[in-house]
Amino acid sequence: MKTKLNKIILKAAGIAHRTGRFPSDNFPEVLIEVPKLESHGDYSTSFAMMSAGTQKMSPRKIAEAILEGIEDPGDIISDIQIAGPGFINFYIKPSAWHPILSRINAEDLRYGASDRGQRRKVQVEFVSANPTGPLHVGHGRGAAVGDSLANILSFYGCDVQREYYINNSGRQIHTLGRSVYIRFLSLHGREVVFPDDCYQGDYILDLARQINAEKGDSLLAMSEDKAIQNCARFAADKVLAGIRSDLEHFGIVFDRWYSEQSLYDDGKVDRMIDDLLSRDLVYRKDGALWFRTTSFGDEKDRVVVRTNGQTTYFASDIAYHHDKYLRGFDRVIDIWGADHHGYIPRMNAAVEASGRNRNQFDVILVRLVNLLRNGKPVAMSTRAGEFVTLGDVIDEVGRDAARFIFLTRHYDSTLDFDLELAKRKTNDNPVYYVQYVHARIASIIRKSVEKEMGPVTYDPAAVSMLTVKEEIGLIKRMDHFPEVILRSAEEMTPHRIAFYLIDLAAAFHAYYNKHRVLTDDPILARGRLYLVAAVKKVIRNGLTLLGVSAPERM
RNA sequence: GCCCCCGUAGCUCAGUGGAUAGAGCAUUGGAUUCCUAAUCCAUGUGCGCAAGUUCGAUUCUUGCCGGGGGCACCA
Repeated sequence: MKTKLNKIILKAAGIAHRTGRFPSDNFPEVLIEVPKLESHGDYSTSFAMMSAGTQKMSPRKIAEAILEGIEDPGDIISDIQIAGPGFINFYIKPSAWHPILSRINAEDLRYGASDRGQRRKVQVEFVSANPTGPLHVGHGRGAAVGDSLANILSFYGCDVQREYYINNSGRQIHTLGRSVYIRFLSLHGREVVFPDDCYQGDYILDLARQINAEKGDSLLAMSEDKAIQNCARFAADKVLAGIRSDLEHFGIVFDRWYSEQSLYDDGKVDRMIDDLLSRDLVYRKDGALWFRTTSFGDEKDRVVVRTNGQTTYFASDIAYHHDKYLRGFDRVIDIWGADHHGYIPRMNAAVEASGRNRNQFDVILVRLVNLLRNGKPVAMSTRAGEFVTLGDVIDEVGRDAARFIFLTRHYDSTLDFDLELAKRKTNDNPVYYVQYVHARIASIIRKSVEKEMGPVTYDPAAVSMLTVKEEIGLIKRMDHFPEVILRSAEEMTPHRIAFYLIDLAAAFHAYYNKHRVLTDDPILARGRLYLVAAVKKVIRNGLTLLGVSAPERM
């Protein structure tokens, strides 16, 4: 609808210019919005006010000139008014809304999709938690955001890949091995003081028991170094398997699990360092090798190879991101916890150094999650090994509720996740509110089948009977859906969809309570059935993008 | 000290360079002989503070105040 108005306005402005009413043909972008007040029409534009500068005319005069040039071949406009400082308000005829319904019902699963992404290859990398312990709620938020964003971009027309980067090299993994090994030793009666810098959680003890059961004796016979190495590999594999299963539980499947270690094994890190050396992007100082990140805007240079000869995490990360582009992605999106924000400048530097453009790399920083129960913080300390895992949360509140809660907030603000609130099946928990729309309509459709009212198909006579304001309101909202998707994809804001769905759900529930769909008038009933069938599809499409199910019954 | 984010209703959060800033919860009172009451209808106080840019600022800029996070040859 907006597109149609857009054309009409531009054409009118063109006419005004040709007939000499406008001195300039330099027109601003036509911004059309839905006014907050119904009395301001269905759509409104500030075009006249924005043109005031270039036309050197008063906004109202401009608006009048536009009005004279308005042509409405589709016969969609019932009234146009100039209001306030120069707003042009459009009132749309009810009949103009009706074709949208057949479009929604026809496009069905694809309604809202577009080809704006131009099949661009985009990679979304998310979660990527170190395999040193189970996932917690914070990872869950990143998982929900990343997965949903991937869905949205794909719907937008991008060619999207989901990837999990496994930090399976380096000190933390060694610490994991050491932690398990020490617990293992204590199983064999060797009293060892458990160091503070080791992982304290109960799962470490479980891992020790498992490795003991599988290869206890051989492990005892090994040198400490070798044993720790064995423990590390064993534990990391197990922990990763757990992570994978938690994520699958959450409905998330990665296209690829990329191993950090493989970067070393394949020589990609070494090659990258050689390359940087040859381009004089790294230099030696104090026995270490430094990357000139300051040349790309970072506040200080960063170490890639330490004095002891070991590479830093940053080194493999440069190689990793370089590799992403080599694999053909022309855009890379990383989703990180907000505590990594200081890392962005150096990663930007790395991306630029590998010859890529700034706009080919985005980092989404997902803020902290506070886990609460009845408004009180749930005590959590990774150190002490006391924490509620993502798996626990999903088991307790359910996958749909958990996902929806993560996505009804902008990722840029901290999130209070209350376990008790999340379990409630009331309006405290909008996920059920939205899903209920889907179930209710499914039920209506079942009923219509029982009553043998015939299939839900397009019937111009029936659809033309949809004239009450709640019906037009629903269509109007659904007409808006594709635009919500565009914005959500372009701004990388999944939460827009969640809020859109809540709004559409509210409009539906209100309609449902006020008007009966399956009325005694068979024609009207058919029209309303066609309307709610469209609502059902839009709700489903939206929920699917969020990774939330759309149930037929509740 | 420096950097990033946040500050909107009693609470949890949306939103916007424009015409009277929204939703849920909480409060109070209502709605079902009929399509699922996990529903609906009614009920009011608010953009942290101060300057600047603008025809117009809650939105953009700067400063201040308050909250969170970050400033490793850790990952």
